[in-house]
Amino acid sequence: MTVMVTALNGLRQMISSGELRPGQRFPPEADLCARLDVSRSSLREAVRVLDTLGVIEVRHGSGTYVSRLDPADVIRGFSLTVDLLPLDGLLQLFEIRRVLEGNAAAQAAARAPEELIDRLSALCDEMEASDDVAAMSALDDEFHEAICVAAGNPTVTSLIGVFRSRGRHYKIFDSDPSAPVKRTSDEGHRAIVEAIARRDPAAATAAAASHVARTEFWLSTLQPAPDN
Amino acid sequence: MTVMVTALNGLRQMISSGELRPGQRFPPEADLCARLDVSRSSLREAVRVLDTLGVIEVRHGSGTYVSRLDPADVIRGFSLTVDLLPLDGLLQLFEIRRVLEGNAAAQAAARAPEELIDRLSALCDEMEASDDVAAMSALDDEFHEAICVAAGNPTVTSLIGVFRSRGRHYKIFDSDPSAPVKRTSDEGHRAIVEAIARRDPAAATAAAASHVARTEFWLSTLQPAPDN
DNA sequence: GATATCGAGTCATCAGATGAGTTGGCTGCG
DNA sequence: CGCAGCCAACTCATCTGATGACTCGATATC
Repeated sequence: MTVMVTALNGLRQMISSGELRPGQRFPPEADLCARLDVSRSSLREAVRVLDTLGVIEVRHGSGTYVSRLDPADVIRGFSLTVDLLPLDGLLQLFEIRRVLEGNAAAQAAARAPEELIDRLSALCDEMEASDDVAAMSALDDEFHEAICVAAGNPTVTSLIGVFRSRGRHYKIFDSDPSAPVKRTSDEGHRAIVEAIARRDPAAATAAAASHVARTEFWLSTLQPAPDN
Repeated sequence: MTVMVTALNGLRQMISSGELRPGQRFPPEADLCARLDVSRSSLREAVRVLDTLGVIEVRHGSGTYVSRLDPADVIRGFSLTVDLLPLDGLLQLFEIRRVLEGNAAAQAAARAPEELIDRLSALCDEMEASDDVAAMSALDDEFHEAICVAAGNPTVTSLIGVFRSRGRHYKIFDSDPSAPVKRTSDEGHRAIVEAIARRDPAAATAAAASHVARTEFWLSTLQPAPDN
């Protein structure tokens, strides 16, 4: 086991053991080095890992703190790696999205306030009227995000967000806005809204899952590499 | 933006841009430092982050390589942070488990070979006969893992595994093996197996989701801190 | 009492040195 | 020629020391 892993586990245990609660400050680097018996370089590497992942928070000039450990925040850190998955691996994530977004749509159907339904409907109008790829993509995000938020579990919203964001790097809408892809996508969104408006969770689940499945299919027909 | 983040993004872009494909080797540290215009310390911090997360692989004496970028592997890295979530945050993850394990059970009901059903049934027998907490926990893991594997999506299996592992640190079975918790758990497992054996996906989903929900409830009544 | 300044404490970053593992080629023997 | 063993170059691992930058509370000043 490398020295850095020793340091990493040491830091993690200080949190998991309850020695340091969310928001509390770690001892200074020098003290930690002595305690864990590692050099500053190794300690800092471990600290960076946990900092990058959102588990701890390093404040320059002030100290190192345990983060709030909010699940939604921690999960957001996953995108650091998920964003690097190649297309073929990405497709395996779609089963998760299908199930999770289906569930979120059902919750939204049960809980969404009337204002949200109006908002979703308005977003559909905008998407249908739009022919700018970037704008449509942004609206699409907002649409799905709103449904997740209405579902009421920020952690689930965060996880779906991570998986959705990876897909954004691929452009499934080609330049022709009249393409069947866009039309089908618009219809999918409309079906989800209608199910939610009818307060029909089962229908909302089916509509959302089906929508994700179609996206999955389009992506699977796309072999060109991503851009960034 | 810190220098380390510069390095991190530089490395990530080398992968996401397709410059380096899975399995390929990065230039030596010195070259990377020059290219990204960062010091060796900062570069190494960035490398460690990606290495710890399973995106790249550092082989002492040989070089640094892009990993296979298998989604299941990458997702396994999530446990590094998920294992640190406090109990209250952990409960938010149960909605995900409920939905995902319900789906996996449905898939298993549709696809599981006869041998697996026998195996699940045997595991139930063992669990019911066992009164050792540690052994029961291991059997429980094996039971749920087997269902996920049968469902056929390693990525989903990996994700469920990450979320399940976090729960393992809490002991919901108290020392009394005749406690209602154990009996209810045993019945839950049996119900899942029976639904899978009947090739009834909907029933399997309900049984699995209900089983997870019960675990969630038990955990929610448990406020004492974890041990490790 | 409000504000400006200062200094101790802390992290950020770099450079250099030494140690350790891997790999491929070279050598010499059979 | 084939192979085993050795060796040197290359690469990462880790530590140390130095300097810079930021934060924040204490102190001095008005």
